[in-house]
Amino acid sequence: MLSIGNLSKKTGVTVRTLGYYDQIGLLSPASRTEGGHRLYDEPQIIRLEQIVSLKYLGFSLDEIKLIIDDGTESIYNSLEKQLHLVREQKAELQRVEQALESMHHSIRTDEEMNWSLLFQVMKLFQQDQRELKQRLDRYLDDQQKQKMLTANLDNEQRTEWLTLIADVKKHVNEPPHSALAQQLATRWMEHVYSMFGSDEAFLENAWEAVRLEADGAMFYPMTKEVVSFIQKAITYKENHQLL
Amino acid sequence: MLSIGNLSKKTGVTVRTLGYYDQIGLLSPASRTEGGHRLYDEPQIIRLEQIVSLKYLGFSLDEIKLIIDDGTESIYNSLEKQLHLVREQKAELQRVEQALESMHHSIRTDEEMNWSLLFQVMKLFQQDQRELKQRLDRYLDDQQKQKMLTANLDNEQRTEWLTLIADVKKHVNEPPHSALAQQLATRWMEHVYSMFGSDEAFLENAWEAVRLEADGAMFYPMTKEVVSFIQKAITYKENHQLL
DNA sequence: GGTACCATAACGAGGCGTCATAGTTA
DNA sequence: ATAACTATGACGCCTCGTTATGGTAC
Repeated sequence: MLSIGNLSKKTGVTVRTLGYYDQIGLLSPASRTEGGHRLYDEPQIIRLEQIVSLKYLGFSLDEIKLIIDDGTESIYNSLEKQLHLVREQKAELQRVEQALESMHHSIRTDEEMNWSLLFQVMKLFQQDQRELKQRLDRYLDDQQKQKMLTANLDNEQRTEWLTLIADVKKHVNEPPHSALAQQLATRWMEHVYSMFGSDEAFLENAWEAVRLEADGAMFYPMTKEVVSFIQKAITYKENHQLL
Repeated sequence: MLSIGNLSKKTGVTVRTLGYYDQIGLLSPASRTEGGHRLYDEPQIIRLEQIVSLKYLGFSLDEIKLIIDDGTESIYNSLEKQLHLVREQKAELQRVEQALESMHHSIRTDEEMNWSLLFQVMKLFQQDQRELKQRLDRYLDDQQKQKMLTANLDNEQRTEWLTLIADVKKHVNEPPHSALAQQLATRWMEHVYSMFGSDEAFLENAWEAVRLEADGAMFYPMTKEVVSFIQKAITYKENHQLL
């Protein structure tokens, strides 16, 4: 029989929290002393461990109450739902991270911050996840979408990529055949290969998506100027090489 | 000059929220009508876009107030801090996802749920991030830690890995030289190579860490029984092959 | 003068932290 | 009886959603 303070020490859960759990009927003591002090026993310890574990997995206290009292089936379904949720959160965080990196980078390279564009990006991302995926559906199959969304760059690579985009932005008015434009196109293609390999079908579809959606804000910080510049430069390069 | 309702439509920010922002002094209207209705103008729109963008990046309204009114330097530092934070959150979510998968998996394969162990895992993870990293520091250098923490498996691979661990658990009492134990050891090594490649130095250090820390809960769902079993089986396999 | 807008105020939610006051335990 | 613990209660946090009431714009 543990007092509330001892249970707290044993588990790391604060006394206040234990009191709260009793209050909302999530974890009641096994009994009370004459004076009204709470007393906990082994079964309560186990239940508390379950509670804290499920909380760590992201469930709310209400959900936890239902899950624990409903038994195994309920847990199974809940875990699946929660897994989906967590994966979405991860994807969201991934986008946030990229946005942060873009901002960070554009400040460092002395560009003006394009708040308005960033604003559109997050509106697009936040408002309807399904709409976004549907749009990508027009261009890519499931596997390709996965590949595109999980492009896993390390910091250095990502920085280089952002630098490249920034560099392109500075020179969008160069003619496509200029040496500078051709250099940028080369760097671009190298990066794309190093990010996605040489899966031609994928690259074609992905570029199609980028070309047609870049005027929105889906592929921030690529703007349509950037895309169109690269498109022209690469086209020129290919024709040139063929001769 | 936009009324609050029109600003709301234009930006997607609710009227209630705009009212709240005015109330806390984050975004005040340019002026008011005689009747007291709020009127917004271009500068307010820009500021609103900044606010919403920064909110998307994870800043609190208080922080946003400071950041916007403080200018570029402040933004730069804040972005860096926020980036660190987001990365930690990502790592945390990664662990949560793995824990969820383990639970999900162990229910499906009819194991009993080891709540107590999961409980220890999350206590370890939650209470002090630095302590965890410090512990890993004993075994791995920075690059190796990174590699270990970001082991990027797809779903299928991860499921197989969990299945393997579950299988090992079922047979921890087999003698290391048995055919079954040897099979498991082979599967184990194959998985390890497919996860981390054949960087011998890394593998050695990582295995050292796993061996010495598995009795804690750091590498859940690997338990010390699992690790010790695999250790013996692999040792036997290697000696055997040398003959 | 009707109808869509708007202002202001108040409650609520989640999961406790943080006092404050008074009673209990060893 | 003293020190350490405990019970209960209430406010606060953060960012709004959600009524409710009554005044404004066109």
